[in-house]
Amino acid sequence: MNNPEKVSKENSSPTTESPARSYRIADLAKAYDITPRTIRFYEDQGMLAPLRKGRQRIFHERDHVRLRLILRGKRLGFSLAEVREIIDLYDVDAGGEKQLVHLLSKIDQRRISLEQQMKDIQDTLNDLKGVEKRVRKALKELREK
Amino acid sequence: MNNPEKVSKENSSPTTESPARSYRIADLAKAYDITPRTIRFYEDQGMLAPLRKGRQRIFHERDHVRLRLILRGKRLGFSLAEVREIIDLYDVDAGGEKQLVHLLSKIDQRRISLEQQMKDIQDTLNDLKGVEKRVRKALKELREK
DNA sequence: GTGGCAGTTGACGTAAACGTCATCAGTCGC
DNA sequence: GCGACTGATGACGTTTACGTCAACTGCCAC
Repeated sequence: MNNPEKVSKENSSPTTESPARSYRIADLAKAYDITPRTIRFYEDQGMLAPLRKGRQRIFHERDHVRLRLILRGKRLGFSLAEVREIIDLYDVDAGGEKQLVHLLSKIDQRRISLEQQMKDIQDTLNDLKGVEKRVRKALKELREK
Repeated sequence: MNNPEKVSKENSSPTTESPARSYRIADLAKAYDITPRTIRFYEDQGMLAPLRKGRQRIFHERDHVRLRLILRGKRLGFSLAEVREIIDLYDVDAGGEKQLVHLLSKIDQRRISLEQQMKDIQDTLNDLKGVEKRVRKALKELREK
């Protein structure tokens, strides 16, 4: 019985550029430096939906994509609920006209909030620049004496 | 007894451009749309240090500044611990040479993390742009039929 | 067939950032 | 002098985002 549904081992070989590679939970965990617990938690929250082989989860490329979106959202300081909202924005398919219009306004809100964040970052970077200047000056004076 | 230490009322008059205006907790709360509880909590965490008149807190301009820094940090998704770290960066005065050098590296770390966030935002904005395009296209097709 | 893993589920624990009382103190207008 | 506010101070509750067991399962090597 030559089973075509490989899950690990040979599949993790770097030479196999097979279509639809699959990954175990530990693979994802290592790849993104999070714990399996976290991944399961995200699934619980409906943010990931890996396939199953029996009870075991099998992940594919789309799970990677999702996970990267989630982690990016987290780096931006969004709650998981917000991250989910953002990810949901990507599912354009779900639409009658009313839905689509509503989606547009959601997108706009998100954009506005992101632009505010950009501004906050710029301001903070500017502040830091000023602080650094003062620090360097203090250092210089301290060394000259 | 004409008490010069006004705390509220006349002091909140828009005409008095007195030096060192003072504010009550509710003033701050309203100004930044947070609750008094939150302000007290921040004080508990050593992030604010208002003066006291008896038991009552009296806030001044520097508390405003602090609070704005805190809230900006929060908008950027930092934990209060991180916010405190950032704010502490601003206190250049506390330095022997070693401290100052260490401060510089802290500043640099912070800058790197902020730049990563910038990139994340750019990427997300780009994604949203793509999504919007698809939504508009879907809308158009839906209306033409 | 028996360790030894990797993984699963379920339950409980925890840190952060406040919210929500309950109780008490100070002050102001009348 | 007395409500009506505004504020202070605990103390406990709540939500989020996982961590940490404990008990079980499937599979693989020997």
